[in-house]
Amino acid sequence: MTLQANIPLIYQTLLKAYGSQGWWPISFADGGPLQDCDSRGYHPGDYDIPLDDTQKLEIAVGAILTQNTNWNNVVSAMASLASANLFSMQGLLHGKIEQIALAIKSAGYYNQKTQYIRNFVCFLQGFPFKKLEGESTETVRKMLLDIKGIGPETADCILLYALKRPSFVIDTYTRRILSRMGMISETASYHSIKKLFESFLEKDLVVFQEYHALLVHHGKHYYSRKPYGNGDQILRSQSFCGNSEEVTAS
DNA sequence: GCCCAGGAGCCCG
DNA sequence: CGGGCTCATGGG
Repeated sequence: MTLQANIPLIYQTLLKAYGSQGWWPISFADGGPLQDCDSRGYHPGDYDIPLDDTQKLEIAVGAILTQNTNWNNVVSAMASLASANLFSMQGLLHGKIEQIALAIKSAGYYNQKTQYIRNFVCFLQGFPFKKLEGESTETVRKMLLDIKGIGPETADCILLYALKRPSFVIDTYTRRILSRMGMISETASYHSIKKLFESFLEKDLVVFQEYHALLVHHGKHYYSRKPYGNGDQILRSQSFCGNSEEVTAS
């Protein structure tokens, strides 16, 4: 079994097991949750999200807040930003640093993240979403990576979910799942894993969004930092692992 | 108390 | 370029 065959096969298997996810969660933009979303803000089947700049901002801020952080902590941080009337371009641009930091405290690393968010909205002020839409994906990605506080994963989340560009997101669960299945080395670079997915999948926005969301969902269940339980009951039932060329660093 | 969570920057060899 | 350190809260 080759990587070329495994990458699409894992997607099909996870999609069949869990169904479409409907990421990125939206809960606060424009005053409240979406009409058709579940309690987590998921909106399966609705690929028109984000509808406006407010929702795009929520996605980007959420992507920064969730860096190495449980999503529940991010939700309460965003709720408190919203109730302090700070969850808007004006609020995030001109609100007092200490006030924003206090509001997002529950998300952890709150001093850094306050500055990261401020850096991002300062960038957005000079280069709003509408203007970004006129640039190529690679150009936008480079601009995002120049912002202090936005690394490869956060940049790809903003590209994939806020700007609707087919840029595959590699997160800790994706890395861990593929690594434990013997498909990549533990030290494989972000770029090499990203290229792995992007070269063996059709360049399709919905596929990229769903695949990433499915990997996170699956990872939360079977791939904690320390392996536990009976292991992966979904992917291990297939014959993915072994006998495939492994991707190493670079 | 310990471990974990949808990373990123910085410094050092 | 890679490895180790720092940043921090809330839930299990």
